[in-house]
Amino acid sequence: MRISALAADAGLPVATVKYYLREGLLHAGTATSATQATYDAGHLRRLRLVRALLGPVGLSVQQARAVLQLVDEPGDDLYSTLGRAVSALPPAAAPPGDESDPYPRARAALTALGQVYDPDFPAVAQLEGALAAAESAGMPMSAERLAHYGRVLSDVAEFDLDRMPQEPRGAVEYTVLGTALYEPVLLALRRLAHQDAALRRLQRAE
Amino acid sequence: MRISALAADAGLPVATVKYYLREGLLHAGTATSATQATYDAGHLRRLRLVRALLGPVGLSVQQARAVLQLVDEPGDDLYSTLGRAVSALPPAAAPPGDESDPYPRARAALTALGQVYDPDFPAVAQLEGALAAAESAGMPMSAERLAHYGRVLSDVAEFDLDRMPQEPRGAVEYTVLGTALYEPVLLALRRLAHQDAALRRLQRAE
DNA sequence: TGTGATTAGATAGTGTTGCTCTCCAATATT
DNA sequence: AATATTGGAGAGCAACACTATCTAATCACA
Repeated sequence: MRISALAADAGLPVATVKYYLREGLLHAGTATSATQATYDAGHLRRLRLVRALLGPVGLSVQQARAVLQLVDEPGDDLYSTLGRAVSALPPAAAPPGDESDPYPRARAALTALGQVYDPDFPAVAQLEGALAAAESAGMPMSAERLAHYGRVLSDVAEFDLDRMPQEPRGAVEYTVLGTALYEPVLLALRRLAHQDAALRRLQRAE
Repeated sequence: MRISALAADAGLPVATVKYYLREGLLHAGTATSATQATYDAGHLRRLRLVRALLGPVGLSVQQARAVLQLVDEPGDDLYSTLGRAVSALPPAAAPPGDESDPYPRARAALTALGQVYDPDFPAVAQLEGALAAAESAGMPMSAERLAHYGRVLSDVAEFDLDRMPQEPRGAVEYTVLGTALYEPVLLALRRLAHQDAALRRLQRAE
């Protein structure tokens, strides 16, 4: 399969596929000569993944590259690999600032939830940023709401972990891609659940 | 309060505040002469909201303008106002395509969840896009996972609706800003819940 | 064996976005 | 009177995700 066929199968211009090659989102084909290379089904699959990450998931090329690199070569430490992958996903977190307590809102929230608080984990910074944004916009998260959300999402996490593959490689792919790909689903479902619940209440009131 | 004081309080360059004025994200101050206007605490609050939407929430200027306009002047129909607000929030949904069944994955999912399926509601298109992306990336959502997520998010929706203000204006603001501001929190909590659950399992195994 | 199409690889160009800078005359402030 | 600030408008800028162009090598077919 040559590059034009690959591009056609993926529904992309050849120039774009070349761009992804240059940017390291797609591994090179096997060269058959100085000006020819062939691509296989793996390249097509990867291309679809790249499009999903750049499109619906909303990653930038940089972020997508970071995520894909981790999936391709997870480190020895599964735990920190997952951490690094999460930090590559938006929303970008603000840098810590070197106070003694860089993430007070996140620390308070996690402590209240009875979860570990590890300031090195990137999602902590994301949580802090999100809580600070809500607060400065005049809609702070109440402790009650935080507790409820936390409980519900622990439930989701247990469900997901029950279905995580055993071998490290598969586990990384499952967690990283699952986070990237399923989060948009989660948000859409939240919005639809609101819509559905609102509709039900409206009908009940009639 | 003049523009330089406003900008200083918000921690922004004056040029940026002017830019937001031009873009319609911030309403003009009350003019006191041809070259002077004064701003009040409302402008500062709005500025903080704008920064939250453009930063952590990740909206573009266009999207933020759309959201803010709806909060400022909600239509008569609360229901459709909320719909329009949601469609202004990312992820952007693909246009329907004029087949008979434009959102097959979303329809199947919602039917299975026992929720209303209204193809005119923008979050349906978002759900379809997210499901299609997961599928084409090689990690389709199983019916089981969909059912579980759906159940959990209905729970969130009930919680949120129980706390929705009565009057229409407040309800719009609560729902629109709540969606924009709380979704990043939700995602961060999901990631942290995964981390926490993984850690617990690791410890249990030792 | 020629002849036109295709390719890898490199470089440059494009349109959009979110600011940022500069300039101006009019007004404030000191 | 001298200096600073403002509103308003326009241009400039860096980053981003492509997209287009070019070149020499190679291929595929007649």
